Amino acid sequence: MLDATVDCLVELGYSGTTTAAVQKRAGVSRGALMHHFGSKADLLVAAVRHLAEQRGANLVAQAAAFDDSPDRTSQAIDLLWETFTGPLFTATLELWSASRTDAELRSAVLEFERSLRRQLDTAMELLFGDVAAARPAFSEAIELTLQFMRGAALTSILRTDHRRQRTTIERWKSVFTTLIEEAA
Amino acid sequence: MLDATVDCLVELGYSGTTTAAVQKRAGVSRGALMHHFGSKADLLVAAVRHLAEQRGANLVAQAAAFDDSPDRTSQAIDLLWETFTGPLFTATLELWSASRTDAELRSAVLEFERSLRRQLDTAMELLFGDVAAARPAFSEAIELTLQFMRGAALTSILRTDHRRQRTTIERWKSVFTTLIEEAA
DNA sequence: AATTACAAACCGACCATTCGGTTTGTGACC
DNA sequence: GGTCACAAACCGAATGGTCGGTTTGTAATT
Repeated sequence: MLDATVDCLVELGYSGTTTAAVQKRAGVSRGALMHHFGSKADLLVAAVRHLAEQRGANLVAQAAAFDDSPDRTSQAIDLLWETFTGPLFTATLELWSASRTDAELRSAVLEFERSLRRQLDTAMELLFGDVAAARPAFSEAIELTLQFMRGAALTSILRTDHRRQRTTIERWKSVFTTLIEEAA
Repeated sequence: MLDATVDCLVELGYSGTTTAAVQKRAGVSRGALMHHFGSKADLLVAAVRHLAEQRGANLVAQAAAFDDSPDRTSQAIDLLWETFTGPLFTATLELWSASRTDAELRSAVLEFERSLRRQLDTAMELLFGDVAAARPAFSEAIELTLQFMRGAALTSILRTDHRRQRTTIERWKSVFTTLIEEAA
């Protein structure tokens, strides 16, 4: 059912994600849905958590693919960008936007985003080492990168030119390098 | 009525922006609203255009405040950031998000965004001169900046720490300087 | 092994409300 | 008197949520 909810968010958007739509997609009766999730709000909050787990899993899967190549920057940016790509992020974006005017959803999204950030930091430490990753300039660079990527992801929901987006990310790698080297 | 629509988008979000809500806020009867805008879709498209005009007006107002101080970068970034702040952008964000799953809205938003971009380019030429602004590295820097600011704006709908956001923007100024200087 | 007792999972009809949109009416202004 | 700008009653469809009832699983009792 949670997968169906995420599917609906991706294909129909937040306002199109009705309980009926989720039922149909999950092949479940109204009673079943309402039995497991007392209200629509419950369903959405559960969906947020579900998304958090899936995106977290993606993250560690990517982290496991780290190699010893000297180009750690490239790996780091690719890892981060992975977090902002695909239907999983699209669904997150819908919830993010909707949570602006929904207090209950907002706190769920905030909690989820914090947990994701923690996993991300762990991955960065794995890539760059504890000492380097703990430097203020480094975490500042990560912060800028996250903001940049949110924007890039937001942009790509209207612009569908994936190749151009890829170029932009590659461009960011050099910016990121500058950021962490100038304070080294 | 268009102002009321924008207000609804800001306070109630896209899914909360119903025709009834707009009526109530505008102090207008159902008949009046439907008379001027044949359907809800028409209303939203008109609201997009309305927003475009308002944000465009903001842009030229800011551009008019240009002075001859040497710190053009700071002015440029502030001008850009102005475009991503306040209720006007909040409403735009709602429409942007909704337009992902609504073809009619999408084309309206795309057109609007193009016109805004054109005005922005004009302002940049005014600040940096035609020759400098025409350099590929320059427009690339602007492109990166826009993506970054979209992300920063998206971030600030969940995080309400404006001071921290301001710091991030200030930090970007130095990044931007590096970007346009390294290819000069 | 069979019976009982109970709980959780599940179903789908039903409800009030709200949605976007239509139709009909009405007064003002050219 | 005809058109325009608005008003209000009204419509069917869809919304989220409730409710009584059925099935299924499970553990204790005999």
